[in-house]
Amino acid sequence: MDISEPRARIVETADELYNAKGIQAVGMDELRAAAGVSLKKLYGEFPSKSSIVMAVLERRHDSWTEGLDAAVRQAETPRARLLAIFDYLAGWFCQDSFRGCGFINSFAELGAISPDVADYARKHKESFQRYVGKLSEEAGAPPFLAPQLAILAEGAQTTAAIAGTPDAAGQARQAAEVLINAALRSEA
Amino acid sequence: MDISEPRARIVETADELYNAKGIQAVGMDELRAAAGVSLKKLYGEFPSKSSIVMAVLERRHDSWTEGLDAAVRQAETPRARLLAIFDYLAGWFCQDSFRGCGFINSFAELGAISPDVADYARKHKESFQRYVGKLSEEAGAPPFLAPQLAILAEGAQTTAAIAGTPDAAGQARQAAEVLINAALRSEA
DNA sequence: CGAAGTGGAGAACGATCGTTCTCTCCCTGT
DNA sequence: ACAGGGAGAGAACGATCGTTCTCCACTTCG
Repeated sequence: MDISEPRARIVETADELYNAKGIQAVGMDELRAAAGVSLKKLYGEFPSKSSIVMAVLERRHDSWTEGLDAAVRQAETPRARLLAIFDYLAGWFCQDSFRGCGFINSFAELGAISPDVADYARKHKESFQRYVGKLSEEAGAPPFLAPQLAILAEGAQTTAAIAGTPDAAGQARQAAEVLINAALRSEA
Repeated sequence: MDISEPRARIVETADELYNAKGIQAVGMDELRAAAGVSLKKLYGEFPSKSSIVMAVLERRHDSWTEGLDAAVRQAETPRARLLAIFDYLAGWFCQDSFRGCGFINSFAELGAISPDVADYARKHKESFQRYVGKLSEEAGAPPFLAPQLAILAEGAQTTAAIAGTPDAAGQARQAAEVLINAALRSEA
């Protein structure tokens, strides 16, 4: 992703603006000015605003997936890898730009009127659940653990966003430890 | 709340429309038509759209709080009262009109550009956390349990909304049982 | 019966949105 | 040096938004 390329710069700028102010609150002209391109170039790269929204969602999915996987890979045991999910959340919540999960937000804003956005949000969350499922399986946990941890992660995101504090990450992590211990014990 | 009163009918209609399509996607004229009222009466009852939004948030808070408390009161033991939260969620998720927590949605849509909406969403979530805290205390659980259960409830709401299935309620309930058991054991 | 006022229907207004068009400037090739 | 074309700036367009205004029908009271 070369930021000097107009297309990538547009998507990155749109991602930041949409995250900071909401998708519907950012007009094409504001995006044009922030990305430093002409309207003609904007509409040369993307046929419509909704196509930019979809490109932003793809970028968010890739960036989230890569960031999470990088954090998880640093942990050495299967159990630590499950908990690393919540350490990743903690780091994310502490960023000034954190304003909640972009997929939850875009689903809330556009899911009811844009099937594309709703589908992509659903796919993203399913992908996360599969990822947790894989980690959970590698830890030898029964299949009910993964949805529980995924729900914890979702709840931590919305709680941290609305409360404006990163506390929920640590609380979710502690809950995850309890759930993991119980699941592994039930398996043994 | 007398539905024959125009003011109450406006707020109820706005609640339904905003829930179904998002706040920004519903114009004043659509609301006027759905509520069966004239534009003059609409602006006689409310000075602006944002005041209607705040009235809808208050209505949602009251209705959520009352519904939850009614479900909780039916349970007889402190432990069952904590779990009743998730039974209430299950019933909610199964409604056709369920499209996620209205406060999470309105925060995602308007929180960044409307401090009033953001504040109200925060207050609502704080109120829920205090409520869980009170139930948790009555069950004799240590103070760390309440935030964990609140996070589970939040995560169940967003998961059920995006996935479009009510499964998350049962999964969160099972997780809650584990967390409650562990918390009560640690207290003993 | 007539005048005054209330309320509904919907036109109108200004702002803003997404999108397209126009105009101009500058770079390039010969 | 000059013709041609691509790109940038931003005006323009149609739609829609929140909000206000106009007009008319109907009621009500002297």
